[in-house]
Amino acid sequence: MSDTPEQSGARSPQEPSLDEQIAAYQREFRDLDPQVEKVVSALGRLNRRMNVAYGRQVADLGISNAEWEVLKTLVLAGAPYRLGPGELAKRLGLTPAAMTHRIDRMAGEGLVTRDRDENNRVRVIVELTDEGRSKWLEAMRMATDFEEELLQDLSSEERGLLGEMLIRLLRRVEHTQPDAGGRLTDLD
Amino acid sequence: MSDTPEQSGARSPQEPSLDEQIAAYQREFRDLDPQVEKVVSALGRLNRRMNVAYGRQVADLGISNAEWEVLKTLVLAGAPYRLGPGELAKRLGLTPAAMTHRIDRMAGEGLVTRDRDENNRVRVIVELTDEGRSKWLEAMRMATDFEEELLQDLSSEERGLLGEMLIRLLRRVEHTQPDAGGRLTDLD
DNA sequence: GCATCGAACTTTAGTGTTGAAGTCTTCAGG
DNA sequence: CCTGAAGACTTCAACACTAAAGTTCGATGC
Repeated sequence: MSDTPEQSGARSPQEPSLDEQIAAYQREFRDLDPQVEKVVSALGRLNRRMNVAYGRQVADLGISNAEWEVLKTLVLAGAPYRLGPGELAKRLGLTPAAMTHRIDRMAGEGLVTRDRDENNRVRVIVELTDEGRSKWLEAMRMATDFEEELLQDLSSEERGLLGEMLIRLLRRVEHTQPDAGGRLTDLD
Repeated sequence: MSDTPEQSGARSPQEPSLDEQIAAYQREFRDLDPQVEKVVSALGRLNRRMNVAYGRQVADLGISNAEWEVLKTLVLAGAPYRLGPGELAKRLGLTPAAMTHRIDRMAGEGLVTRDRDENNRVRVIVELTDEGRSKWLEAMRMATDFEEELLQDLSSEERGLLGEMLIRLLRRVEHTQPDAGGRLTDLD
């Protein structure tokens, strides 16, 4: 159980280890299934660390995590990499208002263009620029390298099994939490 | 491959399914390992959905997800459930400035108290109130119910295996991304 | 004991987000 | 045509967070 932060001498009491945290929860909350809690806590922590890692990597390209999400969404839409602000907002889990501002910024930085649809003047078309696409490509290369490194300790069988189990959980959460158009936080 | 969102008729083009998304990435980015991408994307999506679910549940108690994080951190510290703003900020991955404001709010709502340390007037002590503790307990009950439901499709062996694999990933990410006191986003 | 340094917290300015109200375009009737 | 309604985006006000500057108390050196 290594050392408890509070008693481990001079250095600042960091975030407790997973095992410490689960032990603490069990002290405070009797009917806790440690196995369940281990999975859930590890999931949460892993995700946070990964997001921090992604953020650092794309920062080296001069873009924010938020901007990278927009680039990803446009690329996923397929050539010619166009979507309206409303559709982008829906997929990113933002309000249209926030989307307007993000597009402002990104258009200013030359990552996307924003134009009115000639056939329907009320619509706006956001399109990826070549620079935006190449930023996406660089970010994608860094992300996949990182992901490969992250999974290096797992065999191919384990990776398959892990993916399959996660998808089962995903189906379950989508089943019990129908989403209702709720704001989602980030993107994959 | 079912339908591409843009052509799927009247209903709004929702977030693509995991398989659609991975197929789209493969079209745009040749050297992508679908197995790795499946794990990573499922992780990200699962986490988002779970955070939305947690947020909805604690909202029913009249507290925000952010406030729940503070309650959890104080309880984890153990009786008498006291921490300074700086320590709280560190554990929550916030700046001290943000912590000041959160404590303002939560003290106003009666979830915590804020007092100066009598022995060291420059320090502040944030302490959980009885109301704060009972809110935490209710939230904890809802959260563990939800987590149990989430994992219901997995056998005990599978849960153990999943937890073990996630912890291996966590170790790897902590090893390659030493954190450097960086801001982490949420809490488990 | 007085001055200085450092630690712990708060305040300020700037950015990004939400929710609600507002604007502009299109479409359907009358 | 002209009006009304609906849709798509933008603007506005309020809020939460970050980074940096400011404040206050305690400790250290002389």
